[in-house]
Amino acid sequence: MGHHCCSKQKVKRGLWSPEEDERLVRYITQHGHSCWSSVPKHAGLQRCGKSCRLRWINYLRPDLKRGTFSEQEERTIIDVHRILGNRWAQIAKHLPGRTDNEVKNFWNSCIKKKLIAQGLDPKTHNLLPASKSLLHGGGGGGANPSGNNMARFRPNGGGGAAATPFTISSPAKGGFEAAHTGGMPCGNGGFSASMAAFMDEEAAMWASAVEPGMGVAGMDLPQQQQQQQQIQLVQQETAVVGPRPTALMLTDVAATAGAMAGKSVEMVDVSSVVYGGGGGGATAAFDLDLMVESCGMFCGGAGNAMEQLQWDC
DNA sequence: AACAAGCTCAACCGCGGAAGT
DNA sequence: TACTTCCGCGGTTGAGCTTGT
Repeated sequence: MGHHCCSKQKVKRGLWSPEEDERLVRYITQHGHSCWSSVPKHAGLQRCGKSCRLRWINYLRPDLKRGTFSEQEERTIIDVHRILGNRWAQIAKHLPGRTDNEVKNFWNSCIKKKLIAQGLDPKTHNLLPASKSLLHGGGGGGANPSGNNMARFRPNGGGGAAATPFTISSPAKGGFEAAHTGGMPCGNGGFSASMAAFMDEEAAMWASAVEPGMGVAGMDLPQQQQQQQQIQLVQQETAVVGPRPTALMLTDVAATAGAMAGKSVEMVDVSSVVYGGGGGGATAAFDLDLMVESCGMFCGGAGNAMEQLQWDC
Protein backbone atom coordinates (compact mmCIF):
# COMPACT_ATOMS: atom_id res chain seq x y z
CA MET A 1 0.00 0.00 0.00
CA GLY A 2 1.83 3.03 1.24
CA HIS A 3 0.79 6.60 1.20
CA HIS A 4 -0.62 7.99 -1.94
CA CYS A 5 1.94 10.72 -1.64
CA CYS A 6 4.83 8.35 -1.82
CA SER A 7 3.45 5.32 -3.56
CA LYS A 8 5.98 5.71 -6.33
CA GLN A 9 8.88 5.50 -3.98
CA LYS A 10 10.02 2.47 -2.12
CA VAL A 11 9.56 3.58 1.43
CA LYS A 12 10.13 1.93 4.72
CA ARG A 13 7.28 1.75 7.21
CA GLY A 14 6.82 0.87 10.81
CA LEU A 15 8.88 1.79 13.78
CA TRP A 16 11.79 4.11 13.41
CA SER A 17 15.27 2.92 14.22
CA PRO A 18 17.64 5.06 16.29
CA GLU A 19 19.74 5.56 13.18
CA GLU A 20 16.80 6.94 11.27
CA ASP A 21 15.94 9.21 14.15
CA GLU A 22 19.45 10.48 14.24
CA ARG A 23 19.49 11.17 10.54
CA LEU A 24 16.23 13.03 10.68
CA VAL A 25 17.19 15.09 13.69
CA ARG A 26 20.53 15.95 12.21
CA TYR A 27 19.02 17.02 8.94
CA ILE A 28 16.23 19.11 10.42
CA THR A 29 18.41 20.84 12.96
CA GLN A 30 20.75 21.80 10.17
CA HIS A 31 18.34 22.58 7.37
CA GLY A 32 14.89 22.87 8.87
CA HIS A 33 11.85 21.32 7.28
CA SER A 34 10.59 23.82 4.80
CA CYS A 35 9.52 21.04 2.49
CA TRP A 36 8.72 17.74 4.10
CA SER A 37 8.50 15.91 0.84
CA SER A 38 12.16 16.57 0.19
CA VAL A 39 13.34 15.86 3.72
CA PRO A 40 13.69 12.08 3.39
CA LYS A 41 15.65 12.35 0.18
CA HIS A 42 18.07 14.89 1.57
CA ALA A 43 18.32 13.17 4.92
CA GLY A 44 18.99 9.82 3.28
CA LEU A 45 15.93 8.13 4.64
CA GLN A 46 13.77 5.50 3.00
CA ARG A 47 10.67 7.14 4.33
CA CYS A 48 8.01 9.39 2.93
CA GLY A 49 7.86 13.03 3.90
CA LYS A 50 4.69 12.49 5.76
CA SER A 51 6.25 9.85 7.95
CA CYS A 52 9.22 12.11 8.64
CA ARG A 53 6.95 14.96 9.57
CA LEU A 54 4.99 12.76 11.95
CA ARG A 55 8.10 11.37 13.55
CA TRP A 56 9.53 14.83 14.08
CA ILE A 57 6.36 16.38 15.41
CA ASN A 58 5.33 13.55 17.67
CA TYR A 59 8.63 12.29 18.90
CA LEU A 60 11.82 14.03 17.94
CA ARG A 61 10.98 17.69 18.40
CA PRO A 62 13.26 19.08 21.10
CA ASP A 63 10.55 21.04 22.88
CA LEU A 64 8.41 18.02 23.57
CA LYS A 65 7.35 17.40 27.11
CA ARG A 66 7.12 13.72 27.70
CA GLY A 67 5.66 11.73 30.52
CA THR A 68 2.28 11.55 32.11
CA PHE A 69 -0.20 14.37 31.94
CA SER A 70 -0.58 16.49 35.02
CA GLU A 71 -3.93 17.09 36.63
CA GLN A 72 -3.82 20.63 35.36
CA GLU A 73 -3.22 19.44 31.83
CA GLU A 74 -6.04 16.98 32.16
CA ARG A 75 -8.41 19.70 33.25
CA THR A 76 -7.32 21.87 30.39
CA ILE A 77 -7.93 19.11 27.90
CA ILE A 78 -11.40 18.50 29.22
CA ASP A 79 -12.30 22.15 29.26
CA VAL A 80 -10.98 22.87 25.82
CA HIS A 81 -12.44 19.71 24.42
CA ARG A 82 -15.81 20.72 25.71
CA ILE A 83 -15.51 23.84 23.63
CA LEU A 84 -13.69 22.65 20.57
CA GLY A 85 -14.56 19.01 20.36
CA ASN A 86 -12.12 16.61 18.75
CA ARG A 87 -9.85 19.31 17.45
CA TRP A 88 -6.77 17.74 18.87
CA ALA A 89 -4.34 20.06 17.21
CA GLN A 90 -6.16 23.06 18.62
CA ILE A 91 -6.35 21.48 22.04
CA ALA A 92 -2.67 20.62 21.94
CA LYS A 93 -1.86 24.28 21.36
CA HIS A 94 -3.05 24.93 24.88
CA LEU A 95 -0.64 22.38 26.25
CA PRO A 96 2.93 23.42 25.61
CA GLY A 97 5.14 20.52 24.73
CA ARG A 98 2.27 18.19 23.98
CA THR A 99 1.33 16.93 20.55
CA ASP A 100 -2.09 16.44 19.10
CA ASN A 101 -1.39 12.74 18.89
CA GLU A 102 -0.44 12.60 22.53
CA VAL A 103 -3.54 14.50 23.58
CA LYS A 104 -5.71 12.33 21.41
CA ASN A 105 -4.23 9.15 22.82
CA PHE A 106 -4.59 10.41 26.35
CA TRP A 107 -8.17 11.32 25.69
CA ASN A 108 -9.04 7.99 24.17
CA SER A 109 -7.21 5.89 26.70
CA CYS A 110 -7.92 7.78 29.86
CA ILE A 111 -10.21 10.79 29.94
CA LYS A 112 -12.86 9.22 27.77
CA LYS A 113 -13.19 6.35 30.16
CA LYS A 114 -13.37 8.64 33.13
CA LEU A 115 -16.18 10.55 31.57
CA ILE A 116 -18.05 7.41 30.67
CA ALA A 117 -17.55 6.12 34.18
CA GLN A 118 -19.21 9.29 35.37
CA GLY A 119 -22.08 8.68 33.05
CA LEU A 120 -21.05 11.38 30.64
CA ASP A 121 -20.96 11.28 26.93
CA PRO A 122 -17.35 12.05 26.02
CA LYS A 123 -18.45 13.63 22.78
CA THR A 124 -20.91 16.06 24.20
CA HIS A 125 -20.01 16.09 27.87
CA ASN A 126 -23.66 15.50 28.48
CA LEU A 127 -25.11 12.85 30.64
CA LEU A 128 -25.61 9.60 28.88
CA PRO A 129 -29.24 8.55 28.67
CA ALA A 130 -28.80 5.84 31.26
CA SER A 131 -27.30 8.34 33.65
CA LYS A 132 -30.05 10.82 33.03
CA SER A 133 -32.62 8.35 34.18
CA LEU A 134 -30.39 7.48 37.06
CA LEU A 135 -30.06 11.04 38.17
CA HIS A 136 -33.59 12.07 37.56
CA GLY A 137 -35.00 8.94 38.91
CA GLY A 138 -38.33 9.43 37.25
CA GLY A 139 -39.44 11.67 40.02
CA GLY A 140 -41.18 14.90 39.53
CA GLY A 141 -40.79 18.43 40.39
CA GLY A 142 -38.08 20.89 40.59
CA ALA A 143 -35.45 19.04 38.77
CA ASN A 144 -33.94 20.23 35.60
CA PRO A 145 -36.78 19.56 33.28
CA SER A 146 -34.63 19.07 30.29
CA GLY A 147 -32.66 16.27 31.74
CA ASN A 148 -29.66 17.90 30.23
CA ASN A 149 -26.74 18.26 32.49
CA MET A 150 -25.61 21.33 30.67
CA ALA A 151 -28.49 23.17 32.13
CA ARG A 152 -27.05 25.11 34.98
CA PHE A 153 -28.64 27.64 37.14
CA ARG A 154 -27.04 30.43 38.97
CA PRO A 155 -27.67 30.98 42.62
CA ASN A 156 -29.05 34.37 41.94
CA GLY A 157 -30.20 33.12 38.72
CA GLY A 158 -33.34 34.65 37.96
CA GLY A 159 -35.72 32.53 36.53
CA GLY A 160 -37.50 29.44 36.29
CA ALA A 161 -38.61 26.97 38.75
CA ALA A 162 -35.09 26.06 39.59
CA ALA A 163 -34.48 27.41 43.00
CA THR A 164 -31.83 24.82 43.47
CA PRO A 165 -28.39 26.24 44.09
CA PHE A 166 -26.86 24.99 40.90
CA THR A 167 -23.61 26.79 40.73
CA ILE A 168 -21.59 24.17 39.12
CA SER A 169 -20.17 23.61 35.76
CA SER A 170 -19.42 20.02 36.19
CA PRO A 171 -22.18 17.78 35.12
CA ALA A 172 -21.06 15.23 37.59
CA LYS A 173 -20.75 17.75 40.33
CA GLY A 174 -24.08 19.12 39.35
CA GLY A 175 -25.66 15.81 39.71
CA PHE A 176 -23.94 15.33 42.98
CA GLU A 177 -24.91 18.65 44.44
CA ALA A 178 -28.38 18.31 43.19
CA ALA A 179 -28.70 14.97 44.78
CA HIS A 180 -27.50 16.35 48.04
CA THR A 181 -29.53 19.49 48.06
CA GLY A 182 -32.68 17.83 47.11
CA GLY A 183 -32.78 19.68 43.88
CA MET A 184 -33.19 16.52 42.05
CA PRO A 185 -35.52 13.83 42.96
CA CYS A 186 -33.23 11.12 44.04
CA GLY A 187 -36.04 8.92 44.92
CA ASN A 188 -35.41 5.63 46.48
CA GLY A 189 -32.11 4.66 45.12
CA GLY A 190 -32.32 6.80 42.06
CA PHE A 191 -28.92 8.11 42.91
CA SER A 192 -26.67 5.59 44.46
CA ALA A 193 -24.36 6.35 47.28
CA SER A 194 -21.45 4.88 45.45
CA MET A 195 -22.05 7.10 42.51
CA ALA A 196 -22.29 10.11 44.75
CA ALA A 197 -19.04 9.18 46.36
CA PHE A 198 -17.43 8.78 43.02
CA MET A 199 -18.67 12.12 41.88
CA ASP A 200 -17.46 13.71 45.05
CA GLU A 201 -14.08 12.28 44.37
CA GLU A 202 -14.07 13.72 40.91
CA ALA A 203 -15.51 17.03 41.91
CA ALA A 204 -12.19 18.75 42.18
CA MET A 205 -11.36 18.00 38.62
CA TRP A 206 -14.70 19.15 37.39
CA ALA A 207 -14.59 22.25 39.46
CA SER A 208 -12.10 23.57 36.99
CA ALA A 209 -14.70 25.39 35.05
CA VAL A 210 -16.54 26.90 37.94
CA GLU A 211 -17.05 30.59 37.73
CA PRO A 212 -14.08 32.38 39.18
CA GLY A 213 -16.05 34.31 41.67
CA MET A 214 -17.39 31.16 43.11
CA GLY A 215 -14.07 29.78 44.13
CA VAL A 216 -13.07 26.30 43.32
CA ALA A 217 -12.92 23.54 45.81
CA GLY A 218 -9.79 21.55 45.62
CA MET A 219 -7.97 24.02 43.48
CA ASP A 220 -5.69 26.65 44.89
CA LEU A 221 -5.55 30.16 43.61
CA PRO A 222 -2.67 29.80 41.17
CA GLN A 223 -4.37 26.81 39.70
CA GLN A 224 -7.55 28.72 39.27
CA GLN A 225 -5.70 31.57 37.66
CA GLN A 226 -3.93 29.25 35.35
CA GLN A 227 -7.18 27.61 34.50
CA GLN A 228 -8.71 30.93 33.85
CA GLN A 229 -5.92 31.79 31.47
CA GLN A 230 -6.61 28.67 29.53
CA ILE A 231 -10.24 29.51 29.22
CA GLN A 232 -9.40 33.01 28.11
CA LEU A 233 -7.08 31.63 25.51
CA VAL A 234 -9.88 29.55 24.14
CA GLN A 235 -12.13 32.54 24.14
CA GLN A 236 -9.62 34.46 22.11
CA GLU A 237 -9.21 31.56 19.80
CA THR A 238 -12.89 31.39 19.17
CA ALA A 239 -13.11 35.12 18.65
CA VAL A 240 -15.35 35.76 21.57
CA VAL A 241 -16.38 39.32 21.94
CA GLY A 242 -18.29 41.17 24.51
CA PRO A 243 -18.57 40.42 28.18
CA ARG A 244 -16.59 37.52 29.46
CA PRO A 245 -18.72 34.46 29.35
CA THR A 246 -18.06 31.48 31.45
CA ALA A 247 -16.35 28.53 29.98
CA LEU A 248 -19.68 26.91 30.28
CA MET A 249 -21.35 29.41 28.15
CA LEU A 250 -18.75 28.81 25.55
CA THR A 251 -19.33 25.19 25.91
CA ASP A 252 -23.01 25.46 25.58
CA VAL A 253 -22.84 27.74 22.66
CA ALA A 254 -20.24 25.78 20.84
CA ALA A 255 -22.01 22.57 21.51
CA THR A 256 -25.21 24.08 20.35
CA ALA A 257 -23.47 25.12 17.20
CA GLY A 258 -22.30 21.60 16.76
CA ALA A 259 -25.78 20.33 17.28
CA MET A 260 -27.20 22.75 14.81
CA ALA A 261 -24.65 21.63 12.33
CA GLY A 262 -25.85 18.12 12.80
CA LYS A 263 -22.53 16.93 14.05
CA SER A 264 -24.13 14.27 16.13
CA VAL A 265 -24.00 16.41 19.17
CA GLU A 266 -26.68 15.66 21.60
CA MET A 267 -27.48 19.09 22.90
CA VAL A 268 -31.16 19.05 22.52
CA ASP A 269 -31.86 21.24 25.44
CA VAL A 270 -28.94 23.54 25.52
CA SER A 271 -30.48 26.20 23.46
CA SER A 272 -33.44 26.26 25.71
CA VAL A 273 -31.16 26.85 28.61
CA VAL A 274 -28.83 29.34 27.10
CA TYR A 275 -31.17 31.15 24.85
CA GLY A 276 -34.57 30.03 25.81
CA GLY A 277 -34.66 29.87 29.53
CA GLY A 278 -37.36 32.21 30.40
CA GLY A 279 -38.07 33.68 27.06
CA GLY A 280 -36.66 37.10 26.40
CA GLY A 281 -34.81 38.22 23.38
CA ALA A 282 -31.18 38.96 24.00
CA THR A 283 -28.86 37.86 21.28
CA ALA A 284 -25.71 36.20 22.38
CA ALA A 285 -22.66 38.37 22.39
CA PHE A 286 -20.66 35.82 20.50
CA ASP A 287 -19.03 35.85 17.20
CA LEU A 288 -17.60 32.44 17.16
CA ASP A 289 -15.72 31.41 14.12
CA LEU A 290 -16.45 27.98 15.26
CA MET A 291 -20.12 28.56 15.08
CA VAL A 292 -19.98 30.29 11.78
CA GLU A 293 -18.07 27.45 10.35
CA SER A 294 -20.31 24.94 11.99
CA CYS A 295 -23.68 26.23 11.09
CA GLY A 296 -23.19 29.17 8.86
CA MET A 297 -25.49 31.20 10.94
CA PHE A 298 -25.95 31.92 14.52
CA CYS A 299 -29.35 31.29 15.90
CA GLY A 300 -29.33 34.11 18.34
CA GLY A 301 -32.41 32.80 19.85
CA ALA A 302 -33.91 34.30 22.84
CA GLY A 303 -33.53 34.64 26.48
CA ASN A 304 -31.56 36.74 28.83
CA ALA A 305 -29.98 33.64 30.19
CA MET A 306 -26.80 34.57 28.44
CA GLU A 307 -26.46 37.63 30.58
CA GLN A 308 -27.30 35.65 33.62
CA LEU A 309 -24.53 33.29 32.86
CA GLN A 310 -21.88 35.90 32.41
CA TRP A 311 -19.03 36.40 34.79
CA ASP A 312 -19.87 38.01 38.02
CA CYS A 313 -16.90 40.28 38.12
C1' DA B 1 5.08 -19.91 34.71
C1' DA B 2 1.86 -19.42 31.06
C1' DC B 3 -1.74 -17.47 28.95
C1' DA B 4 -5.42 -14.01 28.02
C1' DA B 5 -7.26 -9.57 28.32
C1' DG B 6 -6.66 -4.87 28.56
C1' DC B 7 -4.01 -0.81 27.86
C1' DT B 8 -0.75 2.52 25.82
C1' DC B 9 1.18 4.87 22.26
C1' DA B 10 3.72 5.23 17.87
C1' DA B 11 2.59 5.07 13.36
C1' DC B 12 -0.39 4.66 9.36
C1' DC B 13 -4.43 5.93 6.48
C1' DG B 14 -7.44 8.82 4.15
C1' DC B 15 -9.46 13.11 3.65
C1' DG B 16 -9.84 18.20 3.15
C1' DG B 17 -7.86 22.42 2.18
C1' DA B 18 -4.22 25.54 0.62
C1' DA B 19 -0.93 26.69 -2.70
C1' DG B 20 1.08 26.39 -7.07
C1' DT B 21 0.80 25.77 -12.10
C1' DT C 1 -11.04 27.20 -14.00
C1' DA C 2 -9.13 22.76 -13.54
C1' DC C 3 -5.66 20.03 -12.07
C1' DT C 4 -1.71 18.57 -9.19
C1' DT C 5 1.06 18.55 -5.18
C1' DC C 6 1.79 19.07 -0.53
C1' DC C 7 0.61 19.77 4.28
C1' DG C 8 -2.00 19.10 8.34
C1' DC C 9 -5.55 16.91 10.76
C1' DG C 10 -8.52 13.35 12.91
C1' DG C 11 -9.56 8.51 12.98
C1' DT C 12 -7.80 4.00 13.26
C1' DT C 13 -4.58 0.18 13.74
C1' DG C 14 -1.43 -2.89 15.76
C1' DA C 15 2.89 -3.99 18.31
C1' DG C 16 4.52 -4.13 22.70
C1' DC C 17 3.77 -3.75 27.49
C1' DT C 18 1.19 -4.52 31.84
C1' DT C 19 -2.03 -6.71 34.67
C1' DG C 20 -5.02 -10.32 36.06
C1' DT C 21 -6.15 -15.20 36.34
